[in-house]
Amino acid sequence: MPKHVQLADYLRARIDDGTYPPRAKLPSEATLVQETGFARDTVRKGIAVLLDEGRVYVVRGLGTFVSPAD
Amino acid sequence: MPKHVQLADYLRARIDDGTYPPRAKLPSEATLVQETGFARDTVRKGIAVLLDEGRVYVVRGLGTFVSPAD
DNA sequence: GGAAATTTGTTCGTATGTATA
DNA sequence: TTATACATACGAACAAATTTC
Repeated sequence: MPKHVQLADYLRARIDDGTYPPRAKLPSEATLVQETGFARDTVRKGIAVLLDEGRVYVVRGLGTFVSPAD
Repeated sequence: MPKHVQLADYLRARIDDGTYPPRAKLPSEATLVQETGFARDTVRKGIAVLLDEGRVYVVRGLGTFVSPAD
């Protein structure tokens, strides 16, 4: 399975299990790059999956957050 | 060779030749951006190289300085 | 006390090139 | 050809620390 899908699955699971509750800030791209060892490109693709699903929203200069409705 | 490595090499050479003696302040990121034409991102990566080498230290709000031991 | 300017720190947005499967 | 993945590079917004007026 592609790395970005793996990351998306992992983050989705963390949202579902409450590690990242609604409106919580996800780790930054830089942090995820460091923690996963993936390239930023790959990390962003993973986040993009959750973005497409409406599970998270992104604020430039601030970070990525779990959607409130969640 | 990557630009940030080029910049790191250049600054290291200026430290070594005494242009920037120990404890001297290096040009600010903004100045280096202007002088080199590189993006801030690239300038910061160049400085990060010297930081990793312990050749400089950075004080937020003040600037980047040549390490005293140098 | 406060406001502004300077400077570094952090974060996301975008684009290009390269390599591999 | 396409998808995946990484590295480099530039841009933009936001944040925090420091100094100066």
